[in-house]
Amino acid sequence: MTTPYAFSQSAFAGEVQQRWDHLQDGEESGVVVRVAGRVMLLRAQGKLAFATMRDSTGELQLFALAEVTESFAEFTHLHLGDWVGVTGEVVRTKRGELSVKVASWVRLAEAQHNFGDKWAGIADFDLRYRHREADLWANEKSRTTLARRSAVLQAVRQRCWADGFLEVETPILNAIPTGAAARPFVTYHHALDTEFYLRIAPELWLKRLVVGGFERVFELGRVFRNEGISPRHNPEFTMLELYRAYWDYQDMMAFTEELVAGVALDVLGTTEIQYQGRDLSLATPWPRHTMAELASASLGEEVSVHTPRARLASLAAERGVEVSAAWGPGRLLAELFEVTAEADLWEPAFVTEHPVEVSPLARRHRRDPELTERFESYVVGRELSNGFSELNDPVDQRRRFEEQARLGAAGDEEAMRLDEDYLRALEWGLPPTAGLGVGIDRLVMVLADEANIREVIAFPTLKPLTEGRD
RNA sequence: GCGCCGGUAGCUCAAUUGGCAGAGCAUUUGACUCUUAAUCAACAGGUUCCGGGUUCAAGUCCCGGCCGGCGCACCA
Repeated sequence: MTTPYAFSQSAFAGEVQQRWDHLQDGEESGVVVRVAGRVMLLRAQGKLAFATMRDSTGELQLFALAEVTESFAEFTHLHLGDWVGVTGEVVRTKRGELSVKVASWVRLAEAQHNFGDKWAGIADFDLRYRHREADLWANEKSRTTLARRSAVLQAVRQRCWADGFLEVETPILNAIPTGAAARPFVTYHHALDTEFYLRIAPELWLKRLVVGGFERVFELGRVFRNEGISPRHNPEFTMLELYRAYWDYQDMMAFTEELVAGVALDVLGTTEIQYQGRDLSLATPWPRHTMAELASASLGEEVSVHTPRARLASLAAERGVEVSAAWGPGRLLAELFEVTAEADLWEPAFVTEHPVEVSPLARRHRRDPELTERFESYVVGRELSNGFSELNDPVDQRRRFEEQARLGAAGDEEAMRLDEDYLRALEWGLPPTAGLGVGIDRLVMVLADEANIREVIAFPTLKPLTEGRD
């Protein structure tokens, strides 16, 4: 059976509901509309039939009568999930439901599968993630969450554009995976006979654009990290990276909290929300604490990057950290922070002044060369963003890369890779610049009240099925 | 990668100590002129995730595998 190639729709369900809200029970509007959508429910009753149709704006009842509706018998045999286009007058039934009284209709597409259960929806995670289309059809929460993701992306872009940032795109296929510490995915280009890596961060490319004179740039894009999957990690995820010449990390912290709180206002109309049943305020300003302060407070003992390495190592070991001989005091301090204080940062907060040892791209702190001018924001116990005054000294940058190379040689698979082209770019002159990275998926999780990152990704990474299930 | 839990009809879920594999919805058929989770009646629907094993008998117990959820590890 051939179905139509198009349907000229004159109104959406939501519009009809609003515009004819005033109709009294049993009243007819005299206005004919053409609406289209998916049949969600069907109640056939002899010579009458009622269907609930849904389009992207809402639901609307279709009211069919044997003496009025063309092909009435076929109408009563529509399947749940079928797409229909309907022409008819807007009326309100005697029992008070605003409806389109079906004069003519056409099936636009047939649903050959259905999930049947009208109130339980689809619960099986495997089915929901592998066939998100069925999940979206069946589950309203999935629709609102993914729509909210779109709203967040729009709000982030608009705020960046409004501040004069240029949206740019940088390579995903990279000869050298760098800009972060992570295992990359490897792929291969035939014509060039070269292995490429999917990017783990766009950071170095973006700073090269700043070197070129784009003083404000951002990229909103996918990055790929070949790491474990968890409720908070998907192998590909979306990151906002943003660079602003002439700013330092303090300026960027202020920008970050305003961005996140502003997006919450744009999307939800408030900064006062609930996450997983707990109150959460995103209102600015967010408190700032140095990493050493937080670790010291949790440990009940003053520690810093200047504490003797042996002391830091024993404190870490006491707390279950498997200390590597290659770690210096900076890495140990960062590990101590992670195992003690990190999970308690429910309300938004900035952690600042990370050790140089764990921050190979950040500029040294103006008051302590063992620290950097870096910050991370934490919300609901999770890292949400990361930023710093960018290291713009090519000599120091080379030293930092070389230190990373030593770690790599010692077996650290995630040590950052040296990029000669980037060092050369720094030699052209990077102005004082602050950078920011925001995990967009995690931001959406907070604003959509979702506990699992897969819920905020339309098609999360799953292991393919080899046989058996569809 | 490790541990715990789960996988039964298209969907959501039952199935006592091992004892004939079931319900609701969906599908199909019939009744019904104001339903809205419509109602009523009937028919049909199964590789109980896959492969072994124990047993007179396995959805249930044991071993291996697949997929998923959660926790841990990993994730600067």
